[in-house]
Amino acid sequence: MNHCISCVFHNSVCRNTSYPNSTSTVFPARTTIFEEGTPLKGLYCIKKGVCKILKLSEHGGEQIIQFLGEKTLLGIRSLISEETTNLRAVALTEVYAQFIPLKAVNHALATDPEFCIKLLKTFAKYVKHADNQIVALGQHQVGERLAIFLLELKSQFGTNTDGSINVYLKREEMANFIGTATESMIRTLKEFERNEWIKICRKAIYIIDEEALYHLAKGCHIKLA
Amino acid sequence: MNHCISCVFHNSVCRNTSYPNSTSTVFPARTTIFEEGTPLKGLYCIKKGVCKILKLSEHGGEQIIQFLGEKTLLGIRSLISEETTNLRAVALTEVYAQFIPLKAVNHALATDPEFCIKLLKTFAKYVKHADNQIVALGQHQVGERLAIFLLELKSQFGTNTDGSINVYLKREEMANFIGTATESMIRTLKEFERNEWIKICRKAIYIIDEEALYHLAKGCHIKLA
DNA sequence: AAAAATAAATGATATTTCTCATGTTTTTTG
DNA sequence: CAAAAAACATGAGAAATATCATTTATTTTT
Repeated sequence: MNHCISCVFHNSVCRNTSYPNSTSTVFPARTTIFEEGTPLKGLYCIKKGVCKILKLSEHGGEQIIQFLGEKTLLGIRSLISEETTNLRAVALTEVYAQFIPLKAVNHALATDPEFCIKLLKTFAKYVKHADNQIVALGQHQVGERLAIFLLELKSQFGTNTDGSINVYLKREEMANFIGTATESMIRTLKEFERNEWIKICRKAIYIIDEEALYHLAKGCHIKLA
Repeated sequence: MNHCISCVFHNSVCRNTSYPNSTSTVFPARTTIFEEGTPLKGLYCIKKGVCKILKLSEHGGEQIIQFLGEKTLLGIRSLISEETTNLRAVALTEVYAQFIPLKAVNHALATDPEFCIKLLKTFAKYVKHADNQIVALGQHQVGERLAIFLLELKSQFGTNTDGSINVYLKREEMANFIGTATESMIRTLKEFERNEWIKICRKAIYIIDEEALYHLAKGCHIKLA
């Protein structure tokens, strides 16, 4: 039997159940983990890898809601609501996940207040993030949103030994997160590079002037040259 | 002692605590309930009235995150995260609220799994809503966002006997919710009226052609004349 | 290593949305 | 009720962003 070693809810979930159907799964890079409208039989705890959570719009565009790395849960919103998924999950890298069956989740919910509170805190944290994203999309322009995004990305995934952000996303994916066209995203990114706020080298992005990005992210009317 | 009669969490919270400091409060219309960055000592359960939850951007604009009516909780996100508020709450009408002290909330959290699960479901529902709002702001243009908004407003607050939406918002507030300028909001609203999708009469808004709004909300390339 | 496919970049133009100025209507106040 | 204030409305022009066409660079495949 596989244990949920790296899971953030390790103590809560794993302590109280025997996990009869818990399985370890691997999703190859660029494959879909679940579609919108899928009834889930449990949730995934990501052990390794990165995936994107997105919604397709009828115009063909995709809005990325979140990038998820290790020690995060996938599918918990749908399970709690007892609904099918409302978002699509796609692996960006090879993703190693632990599947935790609904039964185990429900058992933990019903018997372990500590687990419930942890889940509540996880939700509350995400709600704050989502609210900030709404403010960014509703009030700030592309440059400001990109600045916030780059800082968040660094904070979420950290940096490699050379200082580059430890995740690779396509320009299109970055654009789909900050809610703009790929071309606009590229132009703004280049502008940041010209300003020497960031450095781009192949797939790597380096944040050079964090201060400047913070300043722009705060909406302080920095005029991009 | 005041009881939390209309509170959605009546059974959970009220059953298990004696509410030593529970108080009934009234906020006059257009007054602030709490500012961003306020440490809360409990949460409010709205009994009657409508308020807006918003964030001020550094440019001076305000992004409205939610409109809350009766039987909703105010401040729960901050309490769960054990943080100060990250949003401002303002009463739009006279608001009657029950204040539930932190102690009572924590007691319910620690002892009543049913309460926890109800809260989790509340959060999950909001997360879905917030994700949809992110998609709307990131992928759809003003007309589509307004269509979605009007339908949601009707669904949330219902209609009066004459069929008008049972809440009055200023054009500016609608604009601040859908993330656009007041003037753009007004023009789009007028366009809807010209199309005979809605009717506006003084403060009242009537949805006449729900189908058309749904169609536009779905992003089906309806060209506004 | 060459070919093919994918991703990134760039320029020109179209479209959307914002901003500012101003006018009108509605509501509130004295 | 009249005056003042607030909300609503509209036009013209500016700015931001999207779109489309095309080119260049990078990665993958054969």
